[in-house]
Amino acid sequence: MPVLPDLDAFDRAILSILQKDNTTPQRMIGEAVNLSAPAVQRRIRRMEERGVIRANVALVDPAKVGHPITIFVEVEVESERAELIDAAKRGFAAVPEVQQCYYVTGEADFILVVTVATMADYEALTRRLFFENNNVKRFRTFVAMDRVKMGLEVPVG
Amino acid sequence: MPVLPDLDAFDRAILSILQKDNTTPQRMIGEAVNLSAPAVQRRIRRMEERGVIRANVALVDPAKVGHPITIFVEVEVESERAELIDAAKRGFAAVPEVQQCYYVTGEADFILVVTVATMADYEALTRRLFFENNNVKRFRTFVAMDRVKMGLEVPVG
DNA sequence: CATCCGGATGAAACAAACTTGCAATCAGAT
DNA sequence: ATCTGATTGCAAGTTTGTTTCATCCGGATG
Repeated sequence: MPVLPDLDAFDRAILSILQKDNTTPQRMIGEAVNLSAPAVQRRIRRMEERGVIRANVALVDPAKVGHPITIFVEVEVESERAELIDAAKRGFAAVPEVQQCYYVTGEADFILVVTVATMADYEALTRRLFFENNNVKRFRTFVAMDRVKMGLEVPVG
Repeated sequence: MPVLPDLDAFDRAILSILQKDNTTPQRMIGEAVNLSAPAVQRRIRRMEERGVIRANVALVDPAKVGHPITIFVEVEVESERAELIDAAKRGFAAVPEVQQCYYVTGEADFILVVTVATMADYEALTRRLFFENNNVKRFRTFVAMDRVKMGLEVPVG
């Protein structure tokens, strides 16, 4: 099993750029970090292979595509038996409106981030996901009034 | 003021692809949606100009770059005076470790998503952001044990 | 101290993708 | 029937991404 060497300063500088704009030409990245374009390209490919870079995606404004409402949901379950938790994870993850799902410690068991077109849609979703699920004890809803900051950028400095 | 025409089925199909992988060649997108590459490219550019596409970014695995801990924080403020709320928004948004920040209704006022390297770092962050901020009444912490689903994809179907 | 070896690099050639110009098409309004 | 504006596809031109290859560097070995 090959030990995966840590990212060096070059890799981190490249990541920092790609997290903001992955359409930046390799030549320009190279100028910014003092490497040739091929060197940049090889480092990027390595980080993709290792899973440091999970994906390359376009970020879409939810409001502009008919999903103006973002909602946080704290979910508390009845039983924490492993198989029930796993089933819940799969169930939540499979729903397109659930864009994020975390299994957490604290006063809740899951936290979901949901995007919907209307509150009626959310109401229907709660019915499907929570009321019809025997293992959901209770849930609390937080409706976002302002998406102050919305990203998945990770500090790499 | 030009009314912005709705996205048609072509645009939505393109978005659906780009949200999963924005390195997909336009030629391949064209084949998938039955358009020529230039047509695809013009539609993409238009959606970028209109802000439908907010950004094109690489998604980085937090754990692989030394931020293995993701934390949700519910923040409750003392005063909801507009200027204080705005100040809080700017303050939270400016912190790199805060990757998401929403202003919400319900039993909390803000919900933050934070990524840190260690709990000690989180403790230091709470000191800076909450304890030293007079307008923060209380906050609750939820540490993520499993990042079940982590994305910003929006259903466009 | 010389040699070897693995890994990374840059220059150049090559391939692929993006971008633009242009003529043709279509739908709706006049 | 005609005009207008918007969109399309094709083809040419340009930029970007990718591969090849010789070189360089550092550490281990004899």
